[in-house]
Amino acid sequence: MPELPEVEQVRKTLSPHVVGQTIKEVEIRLPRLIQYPTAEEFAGKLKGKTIESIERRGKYLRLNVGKDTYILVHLRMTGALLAVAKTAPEPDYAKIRFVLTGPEDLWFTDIRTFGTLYLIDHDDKIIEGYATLGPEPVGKGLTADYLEKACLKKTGAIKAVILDQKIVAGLGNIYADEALFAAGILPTRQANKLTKEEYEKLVQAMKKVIAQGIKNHGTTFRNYQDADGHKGDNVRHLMVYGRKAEPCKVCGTALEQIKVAGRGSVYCPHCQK
DNA sequence: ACTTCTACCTGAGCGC
DNA sequence: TGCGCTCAGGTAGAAG
Repeated sequence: MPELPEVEQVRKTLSPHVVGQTIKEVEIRLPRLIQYPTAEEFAGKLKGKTIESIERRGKYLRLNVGKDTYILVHLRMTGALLAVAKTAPEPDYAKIRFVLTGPEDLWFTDIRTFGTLYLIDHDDKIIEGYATLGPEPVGKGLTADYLEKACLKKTGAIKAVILDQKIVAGLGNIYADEALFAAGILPTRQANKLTKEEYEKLVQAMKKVIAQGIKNHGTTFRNYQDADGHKGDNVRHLMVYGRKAEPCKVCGTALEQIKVAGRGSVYCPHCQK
């Protein structure tokens, strides 16, 4: 499931294949994935446009195709962007094909078809989820003071807060569980009742697990692959996610799984307080 | 204005 | 072998 490190890895691996390429045609096999404008307009307006650069913000990819014109892509759970040689067989679960001028085409594939694509032209449409993103975890915006203020009125679980993209951009279930373990904080703790020291620890932990995920080319748990079709290495560094009932790598206690904020959450009952 | 729940989907893994 | 069930989870939007 692509979270920030996986999306960043896609950005890095995709860029050399498609930046500078011009879109000759867009073939849309599942129109509902195009959230804005209509599938016809999306394909029509992109014809002849050149992909100038790719940026990432939170879990969104932004493919710039002109001044203030860009394709916004959210991979959700199983979406992928792949650069594939025109001579090679088409990828599994192919949903959208961007026919490029070069020897490869850009494919959007998706097993569960939750992915979303938009074509934004001079702010003609505000994408709420994109416009309201909080600070990047690896960056100056995320500080202990900031997190403490954001939690001031939050009486729900701390895990729900760090999963909220408006508060911090890019964490999903895997990195949220990993950050809470690294900080020694239970996912169920009431968000506004952490100590100053715990906000500090949690901020440092979020930065650490995200940076480590990026360094290891992302975490492949089930389906995630980068633009070259490669899986991420970070799964072997996971301390808790996907390790229910296995021994804690620090203290040996059996890890437990509960539901917090509607998500499966694995934690160490000994290391996390 | 907050929190929690549900819908959206398909494939993997399980018990029978 | 194959059926039916549960689970996986990011986000929008509904419900509480």
